Amino acid sequence: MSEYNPAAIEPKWQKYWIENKIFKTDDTDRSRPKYYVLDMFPYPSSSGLHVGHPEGYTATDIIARYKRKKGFNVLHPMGWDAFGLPAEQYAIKTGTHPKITTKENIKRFREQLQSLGFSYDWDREVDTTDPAYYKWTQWIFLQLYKQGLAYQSSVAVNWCPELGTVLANEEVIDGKSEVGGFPVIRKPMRQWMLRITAYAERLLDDLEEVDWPDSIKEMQRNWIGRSVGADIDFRVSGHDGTGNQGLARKKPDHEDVIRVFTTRPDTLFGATYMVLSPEHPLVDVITTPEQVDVVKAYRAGAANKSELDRTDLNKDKTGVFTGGYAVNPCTGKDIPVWVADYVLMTYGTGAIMSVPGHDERDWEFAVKYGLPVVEVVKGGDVSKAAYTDTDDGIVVNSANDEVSINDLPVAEAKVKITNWLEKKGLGEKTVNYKLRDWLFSRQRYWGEPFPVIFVNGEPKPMRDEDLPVTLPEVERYKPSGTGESPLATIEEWVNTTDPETGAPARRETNTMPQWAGSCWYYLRYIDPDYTEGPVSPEKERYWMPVDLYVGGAEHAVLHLLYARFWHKVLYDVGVVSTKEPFQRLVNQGMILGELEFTAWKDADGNYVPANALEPGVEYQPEKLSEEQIGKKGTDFVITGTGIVIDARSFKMSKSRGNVINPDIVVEKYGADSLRLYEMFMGPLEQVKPWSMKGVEGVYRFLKRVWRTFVDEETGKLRSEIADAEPDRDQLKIMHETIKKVTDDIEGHRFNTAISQLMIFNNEAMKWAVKPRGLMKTYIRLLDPFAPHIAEELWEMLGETEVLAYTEWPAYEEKYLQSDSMVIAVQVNGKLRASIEIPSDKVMDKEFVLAQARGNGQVRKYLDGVTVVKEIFVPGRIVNIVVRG
RNA sequence: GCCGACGUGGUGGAAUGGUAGACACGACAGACUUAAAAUCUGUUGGGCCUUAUAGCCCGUGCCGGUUCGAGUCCGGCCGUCGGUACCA
Repeated sequence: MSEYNPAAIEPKWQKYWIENKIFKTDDTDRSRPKYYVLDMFPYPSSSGLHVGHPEGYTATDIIARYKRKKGFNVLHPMGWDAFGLPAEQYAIKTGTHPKITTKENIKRFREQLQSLGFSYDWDREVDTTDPAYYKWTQWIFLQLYKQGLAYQSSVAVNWCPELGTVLANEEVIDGKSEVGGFPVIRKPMRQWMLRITAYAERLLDDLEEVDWPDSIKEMQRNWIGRSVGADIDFRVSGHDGTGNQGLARKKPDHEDVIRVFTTRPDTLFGATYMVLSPEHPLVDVITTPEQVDVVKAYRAGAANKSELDRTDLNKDKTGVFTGGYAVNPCTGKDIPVWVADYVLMTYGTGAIMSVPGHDERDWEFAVKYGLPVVEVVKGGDVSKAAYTDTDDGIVVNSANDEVSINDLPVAEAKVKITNWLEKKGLGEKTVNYKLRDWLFSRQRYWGEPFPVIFVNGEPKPMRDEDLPVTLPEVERYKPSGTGESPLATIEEWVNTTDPETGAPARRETNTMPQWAGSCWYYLRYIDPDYTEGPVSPEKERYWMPVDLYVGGAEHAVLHLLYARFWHKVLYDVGVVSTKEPFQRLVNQGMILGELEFTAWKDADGNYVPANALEPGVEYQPEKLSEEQIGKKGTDFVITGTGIVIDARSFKMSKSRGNVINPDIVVEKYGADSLRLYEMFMGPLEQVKPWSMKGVEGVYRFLKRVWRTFVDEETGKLRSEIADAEPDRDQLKIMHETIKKVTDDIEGHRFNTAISQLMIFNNEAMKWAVKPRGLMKTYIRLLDPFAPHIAEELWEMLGETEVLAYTEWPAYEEKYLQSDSMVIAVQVNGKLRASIEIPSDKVMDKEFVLAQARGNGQVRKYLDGVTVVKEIFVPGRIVNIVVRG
């Protein structure tokens, strides 16, 4: 071999690593520190790996290879999140069992990942669809059940007739299904729910303990949505209010009392009407006979609204008067009770007190329906808009015989009025969360069956020894049409007996959502063959928590919140020893398609500048090539015309045709080039556009590295590589490179680490004598990034031990020094000269300043002026401040 | 609307408050070649001036501030992207 030929060396080393189990984790060694570096495992889709996958996977692989060299016992596994809708939809279309499709897809994914040279311990592969795996998913569900955290509920869920299934909120986008874009309506069904709300406070508090990006923590906080306020009871007018004393506190749906939640108890005196959600049980009690028809019609309308309609109607609030009144506990006045669907039954108590003076929604509604607006916080003009400032506002018009909160700032007023309410038994301080319980069942075939049977219609959890409950073989995968899963149609599976008593029983036909398997897979990697539980306690204690978790930001909220929830439950039942599963989290940025240039044409075929497009008008896009465009100011234009065009990158998608297949890249440039390019593109966390030219750039770099070591004429190691003593300059750049690459890997700045590897090679290419020791050090630095070429060159250097476990080089400070340093000289902050100072003098302020003043360029600026001040930054810069 | 991230050459991007543009792509010029590819060498933010590869001015979305010194810190705008949305 003479030229750099990745197609030859990459398969060779991949085979070697796998056959010799080079990256198998030693699970008997407890003497070394551990490092658990985890990727978000992929859903093995039929379309194969996407260039987005290897981005995070390369980053973690670099870390894993680096940590091994640093002496850590590294756990770096991979597996498959293989339940999911696409396999089931394919089965419906073709009749192919999802198991078969899944198996094929996994095989393809595994081959693709192995062709990229990732250093996974393949003996720890997990597959969420494997009964040996989902046995423990079911077991964990039973723990939740036993903790009272799983319950059934009939809830109005997102029913999608086209998909024949119920969707979670997160699968509905703008009132349409995320998959396929079909309409979604609301339909009540029996569902399993998980009481994640019981863990809301801990999920919020423990974010303090993890090393995650602030933005992700903030997103989780917003999702949990903690708000502090008060529950307040309003007596229904015309009722005697017996329920208003003490008893009502425990019975919020007492028929005499409307309980509301508010974050603004300070505005209670300004509550001029109330609103119940259409689903609120008290609507029937309160509605007067005259209003029954109109209320009934309104509720029916609200119930039939799809999510899309609800979104559309956001701008225009609607509601009807019930005819009933309630009593404002502060003013003692009767206020009307309305029904409106801008109040949600699923948040707070499903009822609100309306303070139109100080809440925008209430203001809008009050103006529309002619309800009174009262000012109780001074600072705005409530006849024009609601005044919602809580920092500067001062409470007014808020006193009765017993209490006054007038003249207090909002925060103090809240405390005082809440205390008064508590004393009177009319209300209390409360905390509410936006977070809802987790809808945990799907009407699908391809998911984990619930380990639950129904005996005489009552749910009964199965015993541990009866797990797993496996999926039956079926003939057809079509939804039953009733909304139940296809499992409901398989009589011989559904009808069973209670293994404990032999009594006839029916199986649960719902299956678990895809999130289930991914909630705990990181534990199974630790001990994939353990049969006594999800993971053995000893190994769990050694390996947990995950030290570094890398994946896409699209999982910032849901997957990470669900997994944290399960982990805390497992912590409570003693299965795991850490409160949080993922100590450090990094989100890789999305990789976009190549930059595209688009010009726009109107109906007549004339170009319209991109900055003059009018909304609502249809334009024809025209894709332009790079030769057709120029730059004018900050805009891109069609060459010679001044017509502004759009220049941007788009998310890769099949429909746009800008998807890059990693196989093609590997075939043409090799896995090392793909890995290197994905890291060289820019910071890991950032969104970045793909560029094939960029791939060629790193490919050329690897070719140059090859030629630094290999004589292409002979195919042998270059004769310049010799057992010679390195000179001072060589040592300097070597140690600079060690320092930079080490620091940058630790800081996940892979792009600048690679840039330093390039700088070293550019230098080393010029050396007439290349000291063998330095060249070997360089290979060890290159190895985490481009392991195949590194391994090959390592072998050519005569080494027999595999590179993976060689020691990471250390730099020495003394080699970083040079004889002299260049110091910048500024006058009044402007650079005027650069002077060279011997290294042993750079700390000598007087010497350096004297040199600076004496410099010919500098002197010009010192003539005839007064030196006011001299700034001296050792080794960096001097700044002479002058006046005159 | 709210929350978050980000605005630096033709492009991707570098830059502990201390010489803006490292490294790479592209482009241009040259070498090698019958030619092309590959490879190598040089130039490459804009402008002024010059024999000069000496020097000068401008320049990190816009406006202002702090500082001897700001891409970096602070305040206010504008724009792009992501998340979220009647959450009381």
